[in-house]
Amino acid sequence: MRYWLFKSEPSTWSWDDQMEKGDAGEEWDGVRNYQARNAMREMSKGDRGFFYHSQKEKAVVGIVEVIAEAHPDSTTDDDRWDCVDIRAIAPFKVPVTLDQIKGEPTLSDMVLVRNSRLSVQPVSEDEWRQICVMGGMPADS
DNA sequence: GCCAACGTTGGC
DNA sequence: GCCAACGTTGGC
Repeated sequence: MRYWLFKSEPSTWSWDDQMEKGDAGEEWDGVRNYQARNAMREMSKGDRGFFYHSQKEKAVVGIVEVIAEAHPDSTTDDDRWDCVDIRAIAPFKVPVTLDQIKGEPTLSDMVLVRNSRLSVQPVSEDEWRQICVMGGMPADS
């Protein structure tokens, strides 16, 4: 299993919106960036991801699961763009802020820190476990 | 609201 | 194929 991070502006698509979709989940559509798309093409069903709120909040707020592998993005006819489907698994007990992440030397190589503009990105297993714990969740969430 | 960083586009 | 111009993202 691999780990990922999905970034969204809460005003466009929030964790609450994602939770409302329940187990049926929702397409992670609208991505128009090759690096982010390539990350989604590498995902397997069952992979886990962090749900991150950008802009005002700047925090990891929950855990999602990939429930459908890359397929054409239904919001465009342009066949360059694919997306996966994800469902919410559990909210963090406490959100883990970007400031906290930047304050941890062991997390300084995270893509979130290194390339803040990339909206879909890989997370290493070590990073995953550490941030889960910081969010009040089991390390093997 | 500003601006740095970065990705994309299009002219040459 | 290079690179200048432009647009967008997201942290501050």
